Amino acid sequence: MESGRLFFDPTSGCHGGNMLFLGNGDPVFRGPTGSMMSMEESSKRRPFFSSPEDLYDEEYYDEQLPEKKRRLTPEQVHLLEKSFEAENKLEPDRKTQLAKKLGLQPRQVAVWFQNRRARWKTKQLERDYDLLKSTYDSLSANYDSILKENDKLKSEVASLMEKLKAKEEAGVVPPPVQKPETLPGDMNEIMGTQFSVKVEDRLSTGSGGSAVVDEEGPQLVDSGDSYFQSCVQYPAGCMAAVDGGVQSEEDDGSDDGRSYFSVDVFAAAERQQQAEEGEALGWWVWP
DNA sequence: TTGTGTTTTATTGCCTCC
DNA sequence: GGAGGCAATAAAACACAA
Repeated sequence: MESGRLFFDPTSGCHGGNMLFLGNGDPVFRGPTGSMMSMEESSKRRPFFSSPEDLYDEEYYDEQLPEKKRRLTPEQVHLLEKSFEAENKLEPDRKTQLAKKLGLQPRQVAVWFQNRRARWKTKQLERDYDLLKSTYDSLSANYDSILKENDKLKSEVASLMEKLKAKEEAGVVPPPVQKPETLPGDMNEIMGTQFSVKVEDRLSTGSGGSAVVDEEGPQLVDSGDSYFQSCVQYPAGCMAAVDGGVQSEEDDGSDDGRSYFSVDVFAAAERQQQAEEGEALGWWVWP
């Protein structure tokens, strides 16, 4: 097999590949990727810089160096980029016009747009990935802080329950559940300050879906009822309050920069946490 | 200079749409 | 069935460190 010269494909505007001759003398065309095609298949192909008559011109073979893949000039690229910015798809008319303007084959313009779209898509995927990752990181950090806060609250609750139990055993507090105003002074202090502070804290910190008590939910501060009691009596209400609190934040339409995903993520996590908590402490789990 | 990684240009094959 | 788009890929051109 003899090696030949490189060809230009007028149907594609591309060049590259070699004219080869088989042992029996049959000419074949080998594309840049090494794939073979018959002369019939490549009948539409012509040399890059020459007319079809030059195909078998020995002088041509000697004089012409193998055609190299050429990069577009910065001016050509600039114009193509501008055109791509305007519209990333190429209608036949625009392709022809651009090709004329740039001194390129229409097929080259089409290929450039094709590759440009592929590059854009890759970049877009990278951007999407970055966005998702930062959103995930933010959600993850929020979730961690909520867990910590939950642990802290659980230990506070446990501590208070122990105090309450001690008082009951000492006969200071008549069991079972009492209205806050009937509690002894220190219990009023504990319940009235710590819990109201807690509620305010949670409502003001803006810690995502961590607002345990909704404004419309049962609250010690406003109603005078124990939040514990309300939860014991109306556990579903407490849960609704939780959901309401989360929902209200979602509904207000405010974008605090971390609500790319539905806050249901938080709500679900919180419900899970509460279920576990309820089991652990033996209250507010509805039979 | 050379090896290596990245970018750009181009091809191939498959798919969809008209 | 032809045109055009896309994914996968090849290969030349380029960049850059050792």
